[in-house]
Amino acid sequence: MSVFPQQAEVREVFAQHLRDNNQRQTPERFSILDEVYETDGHFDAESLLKKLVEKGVGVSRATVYNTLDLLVECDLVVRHQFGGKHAKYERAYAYWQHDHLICEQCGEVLEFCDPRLQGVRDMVGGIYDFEIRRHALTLYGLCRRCRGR
Amino acid sequence: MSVFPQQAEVREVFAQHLRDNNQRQTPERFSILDEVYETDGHFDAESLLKKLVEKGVGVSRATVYNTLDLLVECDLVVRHQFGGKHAKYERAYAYWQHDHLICEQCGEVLEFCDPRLQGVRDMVGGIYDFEIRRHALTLYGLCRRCRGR
DNA sequence: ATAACTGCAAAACATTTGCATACAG
DNA sequence: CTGTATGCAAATGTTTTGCAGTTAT
Repeated sequence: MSVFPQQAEVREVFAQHLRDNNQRQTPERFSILDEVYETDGHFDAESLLKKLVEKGVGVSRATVYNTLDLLVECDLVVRHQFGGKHAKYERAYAYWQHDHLICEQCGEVLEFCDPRLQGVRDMVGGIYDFEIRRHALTLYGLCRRCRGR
Repeated sequence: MSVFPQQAEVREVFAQHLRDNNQRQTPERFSILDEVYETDGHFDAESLLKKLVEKGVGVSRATVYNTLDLLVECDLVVRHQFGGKHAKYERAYAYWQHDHLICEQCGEVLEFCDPRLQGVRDMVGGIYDFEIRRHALTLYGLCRRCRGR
């Protein structure tokens, strides 16, 4: 019965979203939410399923994918499509908006935040008359170690 | 026998890359290169294959994927992993470095360029001691038309 | 010659779907 | 009760792979 800071808050956000869309509050969905919020950093659907199964929480792959979609809808989770073929997810509530820096050699992922991005969003949105809702910036390069060898 | 501006230049870049890596200059590879450079905007592997087959150029799916990888390696093509599950490609030689603005409702894709990105690359690369080689910025939002309804 | 490339079809992979059963509201 | 959600396994769609035959160098 593990708990994390803000568990109640996050559960309430999810519950509200489900109520708003006439969807059920099932135990599976909350188990998945909890597991996501106990996870630091990026994860993929398969490893999330694996951890749940190992803990003895009976959920199926279909339910994991379905629930991740719901969590993305209500902004409790963000989905990233870095380079590979499978999506990565990350919890998003009360977590700073950030971008990513990836080493193409060793795969290390770092996070950063640059205020100029807000300026870019505002300006580009203004020019093309778009209402910008989110963005994804990923910088690819070589870290110090990999550059060494 | 269609030709596009810079065909000779682009073919030579590819030929050089193949020579450098002891790889063969096959007619299939150059047919694919030509087709890529006759295509404006984004495309995926399957539609490229379809166009080649329709033109009577005998290439297989495997060869299309293999060749696209080679073209990405020598920077003649960039691969994008927007939202969906399949990769999009785009020719890159003598084409401005740009980023993308996508309407989440209708899927429209616009291109833009903001010089501040260079500042972000330089600063973040400096702070984390990374040699930044490329970046991908995508802004998601609602275009004027979709916002209207 | 001979190592690399091609085409084909099968395999692999993440993700989605169909359907019978279970359960939240 | 009743419509949704679940679990399972089969289906999907994209990309990769193995192999026998072909070809550039």
